[in-house]
Amino acid sequence: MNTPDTRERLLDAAQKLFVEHGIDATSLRNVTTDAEANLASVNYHFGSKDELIQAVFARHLEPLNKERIRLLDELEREAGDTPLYLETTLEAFLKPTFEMMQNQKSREFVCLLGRLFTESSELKMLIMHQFQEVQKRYFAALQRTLPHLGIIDLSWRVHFMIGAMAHTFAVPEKLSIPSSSEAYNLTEESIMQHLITFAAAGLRAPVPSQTNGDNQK
Amino acid sequence: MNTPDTRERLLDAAQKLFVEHGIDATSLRNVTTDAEANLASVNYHFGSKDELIQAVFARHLEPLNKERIRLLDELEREAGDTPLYLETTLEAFLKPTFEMMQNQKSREFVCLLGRLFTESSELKMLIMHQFQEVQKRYFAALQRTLPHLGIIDLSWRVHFMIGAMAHTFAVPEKLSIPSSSEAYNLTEESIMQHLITFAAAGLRAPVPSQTNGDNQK
DNA sequence: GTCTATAGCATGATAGAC
DNA sequence: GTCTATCATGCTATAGAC
Repeated sequence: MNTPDTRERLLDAAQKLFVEHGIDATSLRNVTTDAEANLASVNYHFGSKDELIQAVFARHLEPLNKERIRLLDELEREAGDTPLYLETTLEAFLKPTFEMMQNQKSREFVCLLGRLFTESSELKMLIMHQFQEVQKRYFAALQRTLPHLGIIDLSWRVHFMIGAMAHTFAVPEKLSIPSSSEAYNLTEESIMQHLITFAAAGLRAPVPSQTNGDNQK
Repeated sequence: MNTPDTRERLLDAAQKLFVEHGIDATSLRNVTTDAEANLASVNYHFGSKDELIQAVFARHLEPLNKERIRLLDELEREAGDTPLYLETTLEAFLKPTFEMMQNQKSREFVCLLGRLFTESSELKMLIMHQFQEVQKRYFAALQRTLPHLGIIDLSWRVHFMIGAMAHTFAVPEKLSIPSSSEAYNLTEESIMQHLITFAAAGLRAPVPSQTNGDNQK
């Protein structure tokens, strides 16, 4: 059927408008108009704008993170006691999101997710705790794969990788490209491979001999 | 004197509140209250909220990009015809921003800048064209340093590096750190070195043998 | 569950005295 | 340049008919 539940239509409209204009700049009027629903429907179905926002995230975030955990479980079961191959770990982490980008609607969500990091801290905090397990598990896996890296080095490198990933999700246009109109439409799979190559090299980089005396306070 | 121009106080207040709560969520009332100025003063000094926003960016962005160009000019003059060393180029690009982070007020600006990428497209477009020259110059320098990389590979890798940088600027708390309270307060200089190590390795990574047939449409 | 109507408030902007 | 007062608009949320 081409007209899903009002509830679903509201979520779709909200997600689309959040990506287009930002969360704050999107009013309930915009949402209900776009969803061809009544102004009061948001409050009926979700209670408030805040709860609508959370519902938009909750809808896709839980399955996404479950899948990331599932893939890591599988890899670790296969590998037994040996540490995972770096690229394999990164692929398990990234693949679920890049697969979401195949579908238009969940692609919007990935974009929204990429922007979450720079949202107002109240919202960010609320959503971020859903990443706790994923973060803990993957960080531990990376520690086993890169045992020579101290926790500070690894933390920063993971931070940088998250940044590269979030930016790739959040910014669809490639600003860094000088000439404008060429065939830059790589497949998602190929973009993911580029990102894995970049991040794996960054994570594996040798630690510079002397990292200033400001670690270990 | 400890009370600068109203104009300056408005810019300071706006910048601070933009970082704290986001641009959209900050009202002119918030700004004028924080600046201990009159509600009408924003419209007197800037004409509108939009122009205030642009002024906040313009104040620091122009000197920042001028400095990036100046450093690159200097390096290229010294190097003559030989391509620059990768780490040196990255440092010239990053140093001006990391130096801004030493001072509290311009640190706020750097944070705002990191978030610019994920702002609503109208504002982004408006500010982004100020980066054109910096982008063009540094991209060309990187091409000379990494001649073996095709333009597509280099573009993506630069994209990832920009993401890592923006995330580092925009997200002060390090989310990726598992244990919470340790001495993670590295100096700006040291953080920059971590980022340079990561990005340089990512940029230098060997190109995987076969990058799927989807380039060259 | 859906709709209209509206309360209650905050917003950006401006007019006009000083 | 600074202030007060105010306008018109848009917002979230709710009450109550259907």
